[in-house]
Amino acid sequence: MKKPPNTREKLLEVAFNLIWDSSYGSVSVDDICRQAGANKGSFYHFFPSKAALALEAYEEQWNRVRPEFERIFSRNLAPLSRIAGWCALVRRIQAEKAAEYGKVCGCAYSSLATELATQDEEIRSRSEKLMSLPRKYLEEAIADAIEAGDATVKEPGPAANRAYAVCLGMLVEARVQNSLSVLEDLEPAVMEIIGAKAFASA
Amino acid sequence: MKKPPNTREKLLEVAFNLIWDSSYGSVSVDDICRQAGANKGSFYHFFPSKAALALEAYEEQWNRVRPEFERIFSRNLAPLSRIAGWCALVRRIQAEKAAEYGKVCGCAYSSLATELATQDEEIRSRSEKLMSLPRKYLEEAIADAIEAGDATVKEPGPAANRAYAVCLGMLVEARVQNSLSVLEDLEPAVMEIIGAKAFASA
DNA sequence: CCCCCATTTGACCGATCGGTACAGCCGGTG
DNA sequence: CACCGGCTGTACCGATCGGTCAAATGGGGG
Repeated sequence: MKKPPNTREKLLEVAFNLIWDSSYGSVSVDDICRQAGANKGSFYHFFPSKAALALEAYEEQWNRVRPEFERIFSRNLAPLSRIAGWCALVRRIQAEKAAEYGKVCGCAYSSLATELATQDEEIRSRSEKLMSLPRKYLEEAIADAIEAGDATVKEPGPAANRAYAVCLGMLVEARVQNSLSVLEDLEPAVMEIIGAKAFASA
Repeated sequence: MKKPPNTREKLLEVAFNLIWDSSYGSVSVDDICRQAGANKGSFYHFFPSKAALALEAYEEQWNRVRPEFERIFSRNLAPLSRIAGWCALVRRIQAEKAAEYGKVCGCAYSSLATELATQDEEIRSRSEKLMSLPRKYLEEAIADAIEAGDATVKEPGPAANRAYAVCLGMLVEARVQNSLSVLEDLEPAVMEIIGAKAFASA
């Protein structure tokens, strides 16, 4: 066991949550240090810059969620169940975060990426990569659904893109409207996009 | 005729473009003044704060685009043509802005709204209102398409929401990927969402 | 002609920004 | 015990932030 996985990990976690709550630009290094109970000296001992911390925090966060994706998209499950599980996961994460922070926060990755895409090329490209990962799971599930005869759409790639885009868009609206109700239509919309047979009007 | 519609309007225009290019947080009042050829004193003579300027700039910009929406969504046009025209408008605006600034900038409104939604309640609610306006046009066109028998979807409201969400999501991806190619699937995706008959596989 | 008032000018403010310097602390190792 | 290197604590840096202010400007109306 590692005894001191403390300050560094705390900084990563606090940074991710603070930036998700508000925005990269409006969260200061001092804010992060204060809430993490760390000193600035420690901060810059572990991370070369605020941008580097943000990057690592977001990648670390993906590693923390990835197991849940693996479980939800397990090929043991029926393809349409995986997709429904993903929709439910998105809604659950939003509901939990909203309960914790008091406001609907939307997609952490797309918020950071949108804010910095035109200013910091490294953050842009790393964010692009991170945001492409969930789509892969989705595409696989859709391909399996097609093969199983559960979806009428022809090409899994474009269908996954559309389903992912509708999810991103709804998350933007959820944040802007500060309301979870937009997400009620997420699963029906996704199911309709892929031409799901059993779920179409569930 | 008003002779001096100069400084104030210039500030509004420059502010909108700079914030769209990068982000609210990373554009300073000095930046805006510099590029508008104005002094800080003039800035604060016309606007009480940076946030107030941003708000007014974004509403002013909508007023500038609104006539184009009126034309595109004119009820003289066939419903599906209106929707196709809207998709083309979105792509044209993105292409023009990308040509001008050198980077794909996505949706100005959703970027600003996402960045500030959890921090400034007035900007959040005004942005929510602004972002609801295009959806109204869309909904009307879809309703007309249903009535004309050109669309198989049942309810125009939810269909407009989905179409709008897919557009928002694709614009986020376009910005993050710094590529216009994502938007090639915008019209097909929208047409499929509303169950358009003539355009389904165009 | 002169006054008036909207506008302009540029210096200035305190706060805060991201980042640095460096002295100490502390547990492990010889 | 001495030393060492990872981590902490804190004072500090120049730059820049959003915002203020008072004096100058200048064109239109009496």
